[in-house]
Amino acid sequence: MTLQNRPAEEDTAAPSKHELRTAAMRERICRAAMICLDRYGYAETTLARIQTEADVSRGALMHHFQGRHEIIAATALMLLHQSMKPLEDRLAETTQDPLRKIMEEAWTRVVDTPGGRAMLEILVACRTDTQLKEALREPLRDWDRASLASISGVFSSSGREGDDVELLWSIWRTFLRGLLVHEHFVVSPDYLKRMVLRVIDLIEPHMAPKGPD
Amino acid sequence: MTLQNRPAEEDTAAPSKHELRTAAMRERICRAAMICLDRYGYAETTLARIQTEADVSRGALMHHFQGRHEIIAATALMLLHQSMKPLEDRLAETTQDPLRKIMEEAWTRVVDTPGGRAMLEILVACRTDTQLKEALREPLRDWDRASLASISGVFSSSGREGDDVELLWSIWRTFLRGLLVHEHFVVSPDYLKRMVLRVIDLIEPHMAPKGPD
DNA sequence: ATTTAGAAACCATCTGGTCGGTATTTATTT
DNA sequence: AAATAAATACCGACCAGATGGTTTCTAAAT
Repeated sequence: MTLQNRPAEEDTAAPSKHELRTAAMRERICRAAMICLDRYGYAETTLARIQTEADVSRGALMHHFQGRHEIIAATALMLLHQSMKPLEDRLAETTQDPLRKIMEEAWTRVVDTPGGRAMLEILVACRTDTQLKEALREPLRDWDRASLASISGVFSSSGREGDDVELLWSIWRTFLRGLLVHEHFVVSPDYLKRMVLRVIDLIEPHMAPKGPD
Repeated sequence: MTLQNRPAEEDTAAPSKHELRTAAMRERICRAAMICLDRYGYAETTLARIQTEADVSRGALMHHFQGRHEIIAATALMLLHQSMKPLEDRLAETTQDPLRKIMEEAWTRVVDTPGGRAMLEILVACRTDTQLKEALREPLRDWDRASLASISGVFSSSGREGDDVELLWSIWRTFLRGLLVHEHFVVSPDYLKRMVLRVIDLIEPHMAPKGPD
């Protein structure tokens, strides 16, 4: 199910050549799928295209995955996994970045990227594909929790009670996802930038950096 | 091109039986396409399904449209046209609704509807389908203008200069579109409602109802 | 020696789209 | 007004190509 290990084994066991090849191939295929999703959209992301993009045979594709939907699901998991890094890196830095910068980078480094756009395609597909939706429900929930935990570990609500920071961050992410949809029809890149900055202006005052606990 | 009249004739000319039949059939097909887009998604909205949903023959489909992409484009135009009514109705009411209510209804009566969801599918498809994107660019720009004009006719910026009202309304729409994507993975309907209300809380204070000019 | 990885030919099904034909409405002629 | 001609609307069989998936076979790792 996961991207790496099929049988649950010890972590320390040196990975065999087979395991290394397998992991590399699976990632290669998923990366190709991501590129296709971004470039051609969900409907046109066919096995043939993934094959071409990854430069592998049909046999390799079907050997490592049971079918198209498994490739998509695995790609989603890979993207989810990858998208955690940038945020955590930012938050972990000793010289703490200001919230504005973190928010801007959520757009430029996570959402408005090939991976972010591929994820949009997958999320929209989930709307009408119960199988895919079911496969991603739990991973997405975990990802959501982890990401909100990261944020609320560093920022705290200023003014409102309880989980306002989480709420605001969910809102921010949701807005960015919508921006990805509207992006191409916004009158100009400049106006798009204004939208981003305006929302930051709306949200930022309600989140205060935590002192070192 | 438009949904109604092929040759530009006088409005008062009594529509012939042919014209009536055509208009009815085209709308029937587009409505079926909308339902399919909502229910099955863009990738699975095939001619066969549209055919079944509309309960018409393949011949009828191809007689009124040049192909699948024309049906999608026409459906988008229909949806765009329809989606203007609710907002204008709200704004035109003598007893002016409070902004909160107008905003909430933009979600419940426009975006989170079969038409709104179908529109999401189309907008996302536009991302990777240049033909479709080109066909919708201008109509969408007009729609955008009209919708922003409606809003700024009734509300004005409180505190900021210039077109802040338009900016905020664009942001609101963008957020709602993102909500449509995330909807299925938000932990609970209650939390979703909280997100909506929280954004309203963020935006509303910056828009003041205009007095009667 | 046995399992795993991968190549490539092959296939059933579905896809968008075409085509010839018929019924109905409109235009023209008588 | 009647007859006829010409469009228009619609039907459903048909098709070439693409799609997801299978199978058979070889190479490599264990």
